[in-house]
Amino acid sequence: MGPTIKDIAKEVGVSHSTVSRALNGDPRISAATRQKVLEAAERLGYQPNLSGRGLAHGKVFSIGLVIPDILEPFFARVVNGVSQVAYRAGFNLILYLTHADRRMEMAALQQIGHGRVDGMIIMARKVGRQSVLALRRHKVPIVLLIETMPEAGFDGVRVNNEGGAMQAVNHLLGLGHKRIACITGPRHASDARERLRGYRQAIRAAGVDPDAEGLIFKGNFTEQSGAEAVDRMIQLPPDRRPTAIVAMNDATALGAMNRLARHGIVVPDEMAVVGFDDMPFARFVHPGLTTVRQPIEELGKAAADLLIARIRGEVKEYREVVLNTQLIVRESCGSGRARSHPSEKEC
Amino acid sequence: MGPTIKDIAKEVGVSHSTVSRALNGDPRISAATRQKVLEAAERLGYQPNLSGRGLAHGKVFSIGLVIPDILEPFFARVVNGVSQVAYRAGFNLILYLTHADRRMEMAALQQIGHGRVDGMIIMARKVGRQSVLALRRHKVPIVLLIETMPEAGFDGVRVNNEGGAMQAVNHLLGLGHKRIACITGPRHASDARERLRGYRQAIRAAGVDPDAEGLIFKGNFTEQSGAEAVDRMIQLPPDRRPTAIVAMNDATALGAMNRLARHGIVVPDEMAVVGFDDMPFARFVHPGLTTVRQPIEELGKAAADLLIARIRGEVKEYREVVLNTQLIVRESCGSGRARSHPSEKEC
DNA sequence: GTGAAAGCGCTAACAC
DNA sequence: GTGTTAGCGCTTTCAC
Repeated sequence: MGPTIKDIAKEVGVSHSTVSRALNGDPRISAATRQKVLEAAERLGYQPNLSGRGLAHGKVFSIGLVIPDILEPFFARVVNGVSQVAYRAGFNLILYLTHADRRMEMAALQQIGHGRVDGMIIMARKVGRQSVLALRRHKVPIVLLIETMPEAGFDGVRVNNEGGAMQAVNHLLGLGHKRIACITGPRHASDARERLRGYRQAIRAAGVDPDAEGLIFKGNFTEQSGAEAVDRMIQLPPDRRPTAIVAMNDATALGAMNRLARHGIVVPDEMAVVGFDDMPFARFVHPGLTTVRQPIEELGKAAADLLIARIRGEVKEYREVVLNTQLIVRESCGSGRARSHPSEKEC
Repeated sequence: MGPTIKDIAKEVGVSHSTVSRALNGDPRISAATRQKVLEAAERLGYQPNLSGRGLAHGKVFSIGLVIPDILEPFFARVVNGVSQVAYRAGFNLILYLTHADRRMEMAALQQIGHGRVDGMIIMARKVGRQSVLALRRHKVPIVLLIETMPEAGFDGVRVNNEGGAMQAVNHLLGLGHKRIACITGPRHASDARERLRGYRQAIRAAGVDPDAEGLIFKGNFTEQSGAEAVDRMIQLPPDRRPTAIVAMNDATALGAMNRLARHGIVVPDEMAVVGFDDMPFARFVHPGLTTVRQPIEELGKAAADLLIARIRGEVKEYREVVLNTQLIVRESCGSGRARSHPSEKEC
């Protein structure tokens, strides 16, 4: 182990508590003493031992982040966001990759009780209710990301999926579309449900009943399901056929676009398509996919900000942060206007 | 804070050191006492505090991992490998993302001195020699990944780049190619240099002097540089033109393939191409790119294994681990044989 | 303004 | 086999 405050104390000729105070900026310490202590610390290459500090005042200056899989770009970007905020605030980031394995998840959550982290950000597709609820007895702050549990009183950060879907629909309405179809996501996914709700709401606001008009097509977030939905659409008589599709994620949109191309239907001229997520490929497909972008890094940052505020006691009451999406307009839904810039613009 | 060994001691009616011993499996403790202690611990929901433990015996059961960027799939896969080994061995993983920023790098390395980690795996393109060397005064084990520093006596894990290039060349030789060109990587990258060395060696072993024959084309790991190299190749008189290309990474190979296509040169019939890295896109381009795969997750695992062995004192002397690559044969270099399976096979 | 002393949770050397 | 005690590095009362 490196030099300790006692070494500095010996060096300077004061007590170790004086050294501690000097290093922590206690105003009672004289400028002269502080100066000498800081110099000695520098000279000896002193670095505070965090186990000691942690033991003394119960903080370890680490936050934990639980995610299923780091290979998934979505999660990687969350990590990026969290880490930036954490470092800046002087916290270390401890990463727990669960691979969606329940046992790994449990083990990660256990770490809270070990005093290894001052707080935890949890992003798990379906975190076991029991296991999370059990965490509350430690008073360690917890922030749930994406899949929140407001009923249980956990702090949460999530995306305004409803609003995102409405952005997509409203954009299409603005382009003059009347029959706007939707390809849904799986019912068990809460974000898919929220997006569907937003879609319904925006369509109804335009005076159309999407269910009565048969505009809702089942999907499950896969390319395959997008393609199949298109197959069903084109069997409809022309006057009942939609002129635009809102897919609940980009994979579905991609599947739909490819299948449309195979049927010789030109996007966007004969059919507009909007996705959701703004996956990397959305920029590269042809035509570029208009889609609803989730502010992924910002989610991570917001979660870290909230968690650290809780740790510091700056936030006392329950809080939920909802971030808005952003519609990224590319070529896949056409436009009445001339296209000023080559590819994309934000709304 | 949760219950401590003192609470258990009170509950059971023994001293706290007896509790500690019982929990740690000290053989001197009677079965009856141990039983009672374990029960009480369970009942109270006891979890050892790691700051306390860390302070007492100098281990914190955490390892640090320094990487430039988590969004890069290469690094994400390393994280994945490291984390698996770490968790299994009971170590937490503390992640430091430097974004190739020297100050972040320094800050991360500082953590060693804070006693926050028992060891550190460092993967930085060009880690400042000074800063790393300064780390040696702490006796904390360090493993360098990819860019090793054997001269400085640091443990390291790296890839057999030389051997990988030889695999590529030998495969082409086996297919009957005589004039096998190479598109190099940037000179400052050690892996690029190693691959070039392997290429030269394998070609020479076949009785050809690649330099005299003008088979070496400058590149810099970018698509652009691959395309430009192809431009230079096709200006050569037919008898001096290569029949196969070994690109020092997949991006270069991709650039070369695209440019060949534009010139109407058919891969693999008129020109064979081999890449290096096995990036995700290598499977999806047409024709599928034969390439040299780096065992990325295994690199992470090997580094973690080595580090933990060091921490445990199981390894005393300097050690360097070199992992072999694997040639992934797809369609881009043709084959005399009929293709049995649709896409790929391993050598 | 500074020192002495206690204590955070745990391990381990030393008694008995 | 178990209790007592000291100590890991640090913060923080309480004295003066």
